[in-house]
Amino acid sequence: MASRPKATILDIAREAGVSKSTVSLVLQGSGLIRPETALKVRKAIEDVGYVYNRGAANLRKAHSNVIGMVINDLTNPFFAEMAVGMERVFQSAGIVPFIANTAENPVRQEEVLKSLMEQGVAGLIVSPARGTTPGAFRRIEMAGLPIVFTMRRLPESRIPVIAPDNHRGAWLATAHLIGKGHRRLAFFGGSSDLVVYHERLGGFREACEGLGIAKRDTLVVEGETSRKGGIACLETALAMAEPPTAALCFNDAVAFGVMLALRKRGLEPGADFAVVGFDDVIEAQHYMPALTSVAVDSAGLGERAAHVMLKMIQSRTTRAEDHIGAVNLVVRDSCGPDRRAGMGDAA
Amino acid sequence: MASRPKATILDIAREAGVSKSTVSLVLQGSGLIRPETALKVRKAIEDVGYVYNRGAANLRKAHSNVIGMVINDLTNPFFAEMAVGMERVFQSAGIVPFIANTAENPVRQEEVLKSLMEQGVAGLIVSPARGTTPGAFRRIEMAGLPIVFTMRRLPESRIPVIAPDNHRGAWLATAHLIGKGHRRLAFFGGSSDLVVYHERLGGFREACEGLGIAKRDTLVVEGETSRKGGIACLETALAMAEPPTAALCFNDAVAFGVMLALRKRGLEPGADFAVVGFDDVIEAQHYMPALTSVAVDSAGLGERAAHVMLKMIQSRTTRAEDHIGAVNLVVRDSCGPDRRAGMGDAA
DNA sequence: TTGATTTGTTGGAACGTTCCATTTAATAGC
DNA sequence: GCTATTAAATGGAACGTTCCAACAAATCAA
Repeated sequence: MASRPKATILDIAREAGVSKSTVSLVLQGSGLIRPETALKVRKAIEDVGYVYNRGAANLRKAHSNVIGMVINDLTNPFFAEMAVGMERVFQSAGIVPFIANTAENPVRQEEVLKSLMEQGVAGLIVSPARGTTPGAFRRIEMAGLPIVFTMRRLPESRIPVIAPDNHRGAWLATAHLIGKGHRRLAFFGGSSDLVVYHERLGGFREACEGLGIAKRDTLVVEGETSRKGGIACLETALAMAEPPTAALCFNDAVAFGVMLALRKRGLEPGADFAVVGFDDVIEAQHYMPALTSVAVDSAGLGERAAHVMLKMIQSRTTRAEDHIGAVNLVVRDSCGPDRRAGMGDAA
Repeated sequence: MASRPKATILDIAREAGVSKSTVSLVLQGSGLIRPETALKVRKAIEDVGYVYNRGAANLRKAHSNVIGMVINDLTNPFFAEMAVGMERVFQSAGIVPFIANTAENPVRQEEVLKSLMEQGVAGLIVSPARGTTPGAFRRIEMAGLPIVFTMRRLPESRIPVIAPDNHRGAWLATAHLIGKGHRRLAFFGGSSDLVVYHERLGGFREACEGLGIAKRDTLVVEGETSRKGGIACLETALAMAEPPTAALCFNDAVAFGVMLALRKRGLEPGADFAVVGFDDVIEAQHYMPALTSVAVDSAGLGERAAHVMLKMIQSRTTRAEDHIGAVNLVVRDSCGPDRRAGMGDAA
């Protein structure tokens, strides 16, 4: 029960009959040590049940092999996919990502960032929580710690961002709806304190304008970026005098909510009301009807972010280029049968 | 660009005109320091952009405020929910959970555990990867580090487990199917190298036996615990001479796959073939048809695990009681309309 | 043989904290 | 004015590692 005092490098040295320096060298896989000596040491390590103290080590060499990954909503499968993409590239670089969830809470985020920094991470990949204040990352920048944002950017920040082409994605989706003959369009979900929101809404607006939809035939309903939010948005929209017949949703979760609410009202998603999602999470293709959505290649973005981070660490810089990932509209069944059958506007 | 050398406690001491010990005391929120002095120190900390070095601190006091959470599949929303539950309780205890994903890969798991230990975590909550060898946690036990398993247990291990009542859950679900009049039943997905698998399969078997289903009218198909696995299971089953008419699936992902495959064959889940899932992830209620599933209260299990861990850390023990969480069958539409309408066997 | 080089190994200082024992300053009791 | 007590601040050793400079033993060149 009472765990005896932890073994240190000195205990191993004694056990193996060498000096602590030799043990240290073995631990680092130095080629300077005679193979038989190394073997002896490794055996001692095994026997004693030694565990390396990275904290102590970092005290001297000051660069760790862990990077922090701060995510605003672990529950959204989209982020889980992205995390998996990152892990792939980090693993092969011998660095270990620790994930922390902020649950969209800036205070929690502050704590988590602090903790990660204290732990001595080599870098930070962050998808900032909603309502993050502009100054929230000042400390980190001051410390010269490499940091990149994914998915979301902060209003006026010089921190590099890896994100999909939100504007274009929204434009494509909106054009698709208009091409289907819809004339009264809505944009559902999200809130204006997110830069992404403005990007997506911007694409929506531009498509409407460019393709001849009057501003007054256009409805924007802010809301939570969840199923619940989607349900609320639809209720609001259908309560209008001249309700829209189609909606571009801030993300897939909102779209699922909208479809759910439609069903509950006896309306058939696709036939009675067209809906497009954003992100194209795996579930999208499995829903009934399958959801037309803007695919953003989450795993790819994750990999990209990881690569950028690796570069920054290597070149010990804190700057990097933004990276805007290609998007593409995946047409499925949630916008009704294609009236212009065969024209196929999927990319 | 070139970040100047990190500030230490001594830099702050100089800046504030006090000794390093005083700074240390302030950092720990000791009441021994005169408020004005503390203020001066705190100001210096802010000015200099100091970041606390927890590694150095742990060198002396040897108990950190981080615990590691090792999860076998972050992509499964079930685990994300559980993680969220844990975070809730840890947050209020001032301890920070770092999550690491093993992607069901024992080698990866080994690395991740090693890394976490080296980092000096105070404890470990693990959902072991499939194929974990019995000895995988020996090192950790030797080190006297508190560890608890969630969801999965290892064959002969004395490590405490927090998990749902798999046997009973499977029994309930199977009884439900039999009650619906099904006489040829299948158990889909999962693999026999998992203890959970045997627990759930055991519940299935016991219900069949107890409720008069002959063993030869029973089909067991192992498979991946994913949508893909579910699809494969159904294909296999329908290729049999006398295929089953209902299936209990290892988890919801498998069930979703089965429903998908049914559709693809022109069969209607619920009407033509009954399916029950396990875990009751949020998606279950949103599918068409909504999936009947065994609810396990993932967030609750997460909270429970976190509490147990907290206790273990406080009482510096490495033992704890297992905890088997209550389950309950949530009846929805994936098993067809209830022929005995009104009897309602949902809990 | 001597000195130079190579191959393995080693002691000691340093890293940034905590904590104990101690000192200094302020206050109280008489 | 003196000691006793309390409050506030401090110096130094310790924690477990790395890394440099140094050393010992073996090999080589002459």
